[in-house]
Amino acid sequence: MSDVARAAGVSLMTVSNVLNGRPNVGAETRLRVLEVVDELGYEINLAARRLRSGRTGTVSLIVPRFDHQYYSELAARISDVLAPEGLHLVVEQSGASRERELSALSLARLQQYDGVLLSAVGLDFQDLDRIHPDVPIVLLGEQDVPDRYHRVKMGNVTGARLATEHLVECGARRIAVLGGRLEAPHPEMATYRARGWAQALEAAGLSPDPSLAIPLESFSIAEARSAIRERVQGGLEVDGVLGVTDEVAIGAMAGLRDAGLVVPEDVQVVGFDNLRVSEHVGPGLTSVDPGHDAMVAHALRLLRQQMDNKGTTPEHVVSEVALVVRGSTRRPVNDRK
Amino acid sequence: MSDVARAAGVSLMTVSNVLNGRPNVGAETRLRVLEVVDELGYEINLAARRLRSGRTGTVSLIVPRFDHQYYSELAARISDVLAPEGLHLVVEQSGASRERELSALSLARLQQYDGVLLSAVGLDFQDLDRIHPDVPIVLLGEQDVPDRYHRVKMGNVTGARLATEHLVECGARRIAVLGGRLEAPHPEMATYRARGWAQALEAAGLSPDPSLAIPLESFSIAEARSAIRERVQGGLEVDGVLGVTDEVAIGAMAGLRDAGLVVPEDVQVVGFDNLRVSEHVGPGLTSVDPGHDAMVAHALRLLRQQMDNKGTTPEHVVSEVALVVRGSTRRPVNDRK
DNA sequence: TTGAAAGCGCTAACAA
DNA sequence: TTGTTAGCGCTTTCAA
Repeated sequence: MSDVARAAGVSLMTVSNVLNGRPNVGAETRLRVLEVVDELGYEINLAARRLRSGRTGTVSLIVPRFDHQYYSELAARISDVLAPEGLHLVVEQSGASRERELSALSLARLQQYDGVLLSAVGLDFQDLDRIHPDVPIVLLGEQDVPDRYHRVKMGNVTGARLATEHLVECGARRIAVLGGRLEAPHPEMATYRARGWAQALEAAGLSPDPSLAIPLESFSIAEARSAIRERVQGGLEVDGVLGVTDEVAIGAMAGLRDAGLVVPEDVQVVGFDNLRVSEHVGPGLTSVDPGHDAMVAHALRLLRQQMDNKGTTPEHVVSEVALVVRGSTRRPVNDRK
Repeated sequence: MSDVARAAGVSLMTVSNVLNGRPNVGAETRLRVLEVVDELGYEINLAARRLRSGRTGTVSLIVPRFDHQYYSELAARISDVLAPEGLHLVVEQSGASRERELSALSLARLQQYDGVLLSAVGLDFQDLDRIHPDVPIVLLGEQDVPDRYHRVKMGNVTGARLATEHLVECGARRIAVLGGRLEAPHPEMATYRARGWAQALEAAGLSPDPSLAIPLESFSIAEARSAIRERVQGGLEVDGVLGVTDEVAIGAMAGLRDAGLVVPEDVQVVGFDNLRVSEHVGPGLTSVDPGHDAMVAHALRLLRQQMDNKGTTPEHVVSEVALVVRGSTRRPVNDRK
């Protein structure tokens, strides 16, 4: 920068003012500086700027895994919204293990950004309660969090209830919740969605059969596929499957096919997330749409509030869900006259 | 840091030495410092460290889109390899437009990292030739690049040839290349893969019909689906489809189904990338596996070479591809006696 | 509208 | 083994 200042015959401050688009620079001076910048191929040192000013122009999104589609679609959506505002998004992977998560979340890391969107499944209430980041932060996701955090979550119970009600209406009676978990030390996605499943069954007068709540470890397509195949081949009777995510539901469709069952004739399937691919697999996957765009808008509004003035009261926002009906479920029984 | 030093009764340097795990610190002193660090909740300022030392402990992967599955799987793979080495991966999206790409690639941005893996589709030879980053950088991808860059690419032509040969062996005669492009200003993924398609057809004595090379803009599932549906419904005769990516092939399978055709009985389909989902869609997608792990290993080796000693001669590595046969293609005709 | 001085928090180099 | 000094490249503050 001092090279530029010298070559342009101005002071460091003038160069800085030009590069930051500040108003108090003469038009002629500005041009001369820009010319020299170009000529010398000068690029600003962001580390120095950050050290001095604190600003970085960068927001971070921290997700458990890059290769879970829900997160990569989320990242793309957020990036597309931030880019026009001049903010840059970087995505980090926390690895879903508490250890890697805590390291990714060291305050040192977080402090590098103007704001952080944190979708951390491995951290529980106490972890989050212990840390006091002074970076604007919004939590995305389903775990229980201390009140002082801003947070956006899906309508998990409602969505799972909607999905299960739909299966019941379409004639399913033995409905499994693949990836669902009836009990867990901390409430999480898998328990909330299992709760919605149980609520819908009870409301329909069908008592939830615990053997139909099939827990998963990784929620991967492959795991879901073999899990449902093994249960069905082991004699489990099923005429409906609620996958706790769309990836799980896609695995379920494959596993049911493996077992010689046809979707939706023998077994109906519903997912949760409404991924972009879901429209295009098999007969089309009926899925709970979590209101992606609204969630992103909420999250960024909450983040911006904190970035602009530190004193906002924390909000907990729950997104509105909606069922998207496709070919993996049949028509409601009432419609079939 | 000076607070810590004062509270522990040592100098700044000793604190720095402890935090960096440098050897020249007495065991007792180290313990005392760590205690105070814990007590005060001190966290190092990475911006300052970066400014002073240049090191960041962070590698960046720049991809066109977060939500193209190939890239998210790539990111996860790279992150999983880097994490045990104590390096952190951040992923940035360049947006596939030249403008956003150039901004994501401003040297200022790149300089923030110890190394950069760049998968940039919008930049051409001349863009890359103009910039002279002094950060270690490895290019991933299919575009033509100046010799001075290290680069890892897929065996595009070979892979597409393998895939097309397989379709021919399995009895297909009217084979479309969906997303393929016979001519383009700069060679790119879509042209290389179309070239492999054409080579295989010619070798089999089938001359490539230009109307069977169906270009796409975004290579999205939805676009691929409607493109193939419209062609087929418009009278295009096809008994095999090579999707230039697995996402395109998944779209193709959906579009063929829309048009009333059955895979693989009426039309056989092959993809390229061997995504994790591809095993689980429809009858299972036959696909070209680009050797993901080997590519990652090559790329990180080349990056590390540059990070360790600046004077390595640039390498251009081409990964070995292999065909993974699944249900979307039939058995080779010769096997069917 | 422009410039000079100070310092952000850390680490390299050297000294004790 | 520990400490001192200087300065990374920028921006804030204040003065001209």
